[in-house]
Amino acid sequence: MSNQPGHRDRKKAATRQVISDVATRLFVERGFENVSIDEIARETGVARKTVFNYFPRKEDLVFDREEESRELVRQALAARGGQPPIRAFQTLMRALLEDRHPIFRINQRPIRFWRTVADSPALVTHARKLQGTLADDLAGMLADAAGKPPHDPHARLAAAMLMDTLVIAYGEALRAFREKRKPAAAFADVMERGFAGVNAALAGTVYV
Amino acid sequence: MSNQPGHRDRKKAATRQVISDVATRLFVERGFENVSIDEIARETGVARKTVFNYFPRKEDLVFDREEESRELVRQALAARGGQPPIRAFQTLMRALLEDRHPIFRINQRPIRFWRTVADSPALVTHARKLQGTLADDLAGMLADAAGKPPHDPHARLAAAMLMDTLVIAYGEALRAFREKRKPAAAFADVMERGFAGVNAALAGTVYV
DNA sequence: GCAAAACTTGCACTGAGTGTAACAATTTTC
DNA sequence: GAAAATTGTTACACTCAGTGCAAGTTTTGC
Repeated sequence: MSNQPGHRDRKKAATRQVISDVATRLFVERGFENVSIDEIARETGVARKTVFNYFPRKEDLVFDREEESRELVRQALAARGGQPPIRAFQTLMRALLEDRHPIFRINQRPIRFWRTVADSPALVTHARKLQGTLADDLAGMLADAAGKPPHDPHARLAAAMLMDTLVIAYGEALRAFREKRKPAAAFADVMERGFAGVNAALAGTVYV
Repeated sequence: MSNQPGHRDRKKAATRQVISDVATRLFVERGFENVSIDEIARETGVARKTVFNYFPRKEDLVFDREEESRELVRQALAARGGQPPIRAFQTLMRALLEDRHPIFRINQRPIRFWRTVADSPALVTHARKLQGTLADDLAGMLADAAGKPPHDPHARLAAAMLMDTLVIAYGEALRAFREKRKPAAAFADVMERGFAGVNAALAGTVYV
């Protein structure tokens, strides 16, 4: 009655998914602040505490896929050959855009999602926090790849600028989509400017 | 029994200051999360609700001087003559550093302050949120000065990169101070790299 | 001095998040 | 295939941030 993942793990994954789905639906319908955890638990048919077991904070019900992007970057930096780390990162991002990777996918789904986020101060703040920790992680990876200490200010500067670039490029692509312009072109314009800026800022260092 | 500011306003300012001082002391002593609003109110000799009247969120007890920097930038952009906005901004920042303006002052005080912040997840998040809104404001001012719409992605990119630059430069200056290196030199190094990056990213636009 | 305006306070409430211990389901072991 | 050990779920009681409201005080303008 059980295979590799085990009956228990399948149930856990299912429960987690149901809670997340119910929560997302309610948030989109009525806004993040107007839905309580109690309500999500009731609607899911599960105890309040169980919701907290899976999602320690309310915001985690909305954002629970940071790890994906982190892993993508980690792998690209590991397999970069002799290339300087920032080059490798930029190559990866251009490839993801070129290949229409889901992470940069633009359609009605992310539009609705990000509108829900934008409508909630708490979620905007949390998105910024995530951007910050991603930038910190990226800085650590860049520094590590270059054999520098983890707090190296050049790595931090590069990482922060790269994250800004991607976030703003993505936001602009969403806007382009809404305004019936070409999202990929809008994305690429901001991205290439940002990358040029980072390369100029880091000129002469080991990073570029 | 009252002069220009009025008896009432002086009392208000005084109360506000006492609350803020008590809170800061307790936070530095025992950490942000280990001090409740109840305790601050009790120690200040004021009602819990009064604390919230002055400081709507707990975090506001720690950060309540964003407006200063915003005003500084606003004035510099208003009085920039024919200079492109980003140039004006960079000139202002170089001048503030050169003149040892309090906003960039480095000594034991800000060191202790930022260590307290760094020790509290909630405060780190809030600091990031403040950086984000400051970047948004700056983007708006830059766009406005250049006669562009407020959401112009180039303005947003420039503003975000400039804010990163200053935040990282300041952090590095604090670190330099702790390690007995020259803070101003450390600050200037990061700042000039960041500025060069922004100028390269925005090359050919009206902003630079 | 008096009335209006502004500030403080107490009180009752909502909702997020935590700790704990009892209970139920699953997995492991023999 | 049943007993034992592990792991997840639940109920319960609690802390603390933050809000809304109405009553009480203080300050101010006249």
